[in-house]
Amino acid sequence: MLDKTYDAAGVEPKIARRWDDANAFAAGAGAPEGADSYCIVIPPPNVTGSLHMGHALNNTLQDVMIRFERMRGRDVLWQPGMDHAGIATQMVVERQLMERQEPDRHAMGRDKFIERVWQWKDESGGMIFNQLKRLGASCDWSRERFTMDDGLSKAVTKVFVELYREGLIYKDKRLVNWDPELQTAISDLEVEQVETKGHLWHLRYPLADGATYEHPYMLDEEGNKRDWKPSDGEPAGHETRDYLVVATTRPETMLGDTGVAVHPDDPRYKSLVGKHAILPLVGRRLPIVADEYPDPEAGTGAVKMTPAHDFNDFEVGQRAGLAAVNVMSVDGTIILKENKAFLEGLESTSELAETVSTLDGEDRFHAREIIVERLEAAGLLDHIEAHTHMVPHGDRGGVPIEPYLTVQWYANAAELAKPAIASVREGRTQFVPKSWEKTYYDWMENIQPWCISRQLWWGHQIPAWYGPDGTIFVEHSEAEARAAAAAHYGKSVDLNRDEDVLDTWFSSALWPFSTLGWPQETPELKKYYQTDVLVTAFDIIFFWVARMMMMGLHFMKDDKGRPLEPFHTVYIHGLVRDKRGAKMSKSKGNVVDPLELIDEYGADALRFTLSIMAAQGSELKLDPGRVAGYRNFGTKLWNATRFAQMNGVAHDPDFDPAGAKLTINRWILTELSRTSGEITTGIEKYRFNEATSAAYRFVWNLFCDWYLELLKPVFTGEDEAAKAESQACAAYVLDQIYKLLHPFMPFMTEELWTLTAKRGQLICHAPWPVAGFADDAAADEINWLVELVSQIRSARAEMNIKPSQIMNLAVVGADETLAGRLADHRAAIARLARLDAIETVDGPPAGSAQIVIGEATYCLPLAGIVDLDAERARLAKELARLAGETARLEKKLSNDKFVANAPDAVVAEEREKLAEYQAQQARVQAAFDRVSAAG
RNA sequence: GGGCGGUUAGCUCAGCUGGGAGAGCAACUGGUUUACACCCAGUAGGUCACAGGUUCGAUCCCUGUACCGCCCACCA
Repeated sequence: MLDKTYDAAGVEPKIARRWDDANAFAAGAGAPEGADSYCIVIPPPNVTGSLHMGHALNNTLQDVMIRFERMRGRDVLWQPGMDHAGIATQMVVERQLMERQEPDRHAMGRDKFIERVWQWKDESGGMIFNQLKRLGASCDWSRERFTMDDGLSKAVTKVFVELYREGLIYKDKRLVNWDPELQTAISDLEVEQVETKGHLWHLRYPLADGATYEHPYMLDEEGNKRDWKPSDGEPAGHETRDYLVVATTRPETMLGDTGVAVHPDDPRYKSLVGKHAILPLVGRRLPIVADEYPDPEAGTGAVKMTPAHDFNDFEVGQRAGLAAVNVMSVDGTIILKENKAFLEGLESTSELAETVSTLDGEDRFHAREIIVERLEAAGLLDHIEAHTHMVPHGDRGGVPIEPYLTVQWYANAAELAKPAIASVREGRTQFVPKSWEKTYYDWMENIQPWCISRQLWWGHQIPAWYGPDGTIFVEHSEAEARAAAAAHYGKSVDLNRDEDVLDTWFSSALWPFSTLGWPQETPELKKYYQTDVLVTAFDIIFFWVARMMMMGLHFMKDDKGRPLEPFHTVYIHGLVRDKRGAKMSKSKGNVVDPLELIDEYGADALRFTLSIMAAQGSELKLDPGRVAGYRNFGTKLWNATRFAQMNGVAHDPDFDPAGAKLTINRWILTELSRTSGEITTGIEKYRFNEATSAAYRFVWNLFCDWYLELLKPVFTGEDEAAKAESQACAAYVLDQIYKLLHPFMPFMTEELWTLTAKRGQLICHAPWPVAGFADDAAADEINWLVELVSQIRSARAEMNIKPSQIMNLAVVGADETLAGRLADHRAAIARLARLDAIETVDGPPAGSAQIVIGEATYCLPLAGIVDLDAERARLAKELARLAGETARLEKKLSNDKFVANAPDAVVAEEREKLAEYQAQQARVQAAFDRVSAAG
């Protein structure tokens, strides 16, 4: 006999071990020979990561599909693995070194440091896999991959070399997003815009060579001058100025100014184009250039140009031929003293000397203060405006990034994106929900070159070697590079390998084929690529999904040699938020730890909750109370099984649903079939909430609430044949329930499957239920029964009749069919509605509560039990409801336009409804009249 | 600035192809009947954000407004 409640904490590890021992999730386990393949590659968690709610959702949904397809007989592989997470991992190990007061990585040296990271990985990395196992994730754990494995590293090298040779990877000197904290370049995607309260400093740049211009102004209501804009029309007046006012949010970059730009049509500055301004504190002559970029309506219309420290200025500088003067070093400090580009062409003055001596080596933010102070002292600070704007920050380092002029490696993303865009346009890969396709296109169609080099140590070192004269040799190995160099130079030379590593996402982009063995032509690669569905949250569509599309399409081909997408479907699920809708974050302290929920309620309860909440296109607001609710659902199923066992319900291999005779059995088999159809369709269509809800409804509201209750009189009755059939049928239905619930609640269902019979296989390999049983007549009959019992219960409650009060039922207007049904289900009705005698009569007994269902009126004699006023009130309420319904339908049907325009079927349906309501109304009215007469 | 999504019961949300709206939780009333109090039976609760439009008919389609959320973006 089962325990009264299910002990998740005890059962789950036991079941996990059983799966493990049976190697139940190995690729293709349980599948028949030649079965169609089904493959999902896991979004590789960071090696540093631990399971959070997003992982729990993401992997629950994948596991639902994987277990479902495995049971459907597909040859399934859920490919697990981890990402080396370059920056994150390097940071973790560096922090550890610091905490232990060991030498830092620079003191340690590159090789030793990398060795140290591997050591860390072996000792502490990959915690998350055990946590995924606790969640029940049925990955083929024997195939675990790591992006830094030898095999995957070979794939990375091959991809790099080939793309380089095709010209799709190249080196370029341009501005990158530089993280001064981590001292590496990062890609556009790793930049986060953070709203920051700052200032707009308006600076006066004196005009060179004694030039002046007439500056227009407007007057405000109090008669104060303010800046004129072209949209103001006629200016209020002009003043002669020998300086320009420019505005900046970053005064420290002014040291690198090499020009001032104005719009060519701006009337204020037309006369100044071609002249020069003088850069304060430095003394550089700044050409005033015309360019379309400045907006005459914004600020003063004149923009200082710092091509080495601003993306826009860089472009203007290129167009206008302005020099790019870098004034910062890699850590964000100002560098002037040894800075040739800066000093070149400058007149040596005491002002410049002071600038160099006070600012050289200063941190960029401190330099800002010094510069503002000095400008103010010099009378060149026009005014300061409070200004809130978006400041780009590095998403890992957390400090403002610096646009920085360096040489980096780039991938030609625009070219690689073309086929990736076409695949989605032409439907070969589909997003679910479809609305994400627009986001994908918007990004892909405006994609910028992808900066793939990182100035880190932990990662795939770029396979490029430099000869003495700087010639680049991109090869698969150092030996090949040497050979290539020897051929190039005609002798062997010393080579230096590029120090940089690749962006972590470069290797992740290869995940769907590198994990399957590529570049080797493994059987797994052949069988499982193209994979089926990729499951992820929207936040990594750009980082990962788009790049997998690019790389997959570039390197993988189908049998006919056509590019083959890494997956045919991308399912995008929502983010998990706290119950109030806020993003979970450590700093807010609202993080719900999935492992704590698993400890408290079990993995099945958590999975069921996440699945039932996973409606397409919506975010999940997780209230731990819901998890408790679905834990209760598990207990309910557990107890239903317990009840069944008490009543001799046992698996009968010979039970054939088609041969079932009892109406209740044929009814529950009909409902079961309908439900298994709903669950199947729900999972197929990625409507996990619908699949899960259908299971919940069937198990609790049909199977437990009605079927088991209806079986109680059968089990206690005398009809042995009926009993035997029902025992076998109930066992059969329970078996199907376990299977249907298995993708959502794998642990409990495996346990129940094992406990309830000797089985030839694990439930995770058992065949998925097929819908196919339908008996509408049985369904009608039990639906009538349910309606009758519910109505009697409702009437009794409204009349305040105690449950312990057993009543009689007299049925007026019963035809032969109804009389037969009443006889057949007498015991069940009596039990569920707390009745004793049930008889058909010609007229209603005096003083009854009367319930009208269909043709018949069901009377509960009330004499001496309750007052008739309550019954009158009850019937009056019912009459009012019916009157409302009939009035609505009459109005609708008397509308000629409705009758003329609506489809015939709809009109007929509405007529039928009206007739039914009218008949019902008449019967209830008669009942009401009788009570009134009696009272 | 551009884009996407949301607004339905006290709360969290479903509602797919237009034909007078559902669930879970919470609330309230009652309860020990062959499992289950992590339970059972019952009750109440809605101007489907607002304003127009299309339609015989709109929670659903269209337009606009308000509020909320998110993503992207170079405003100095």
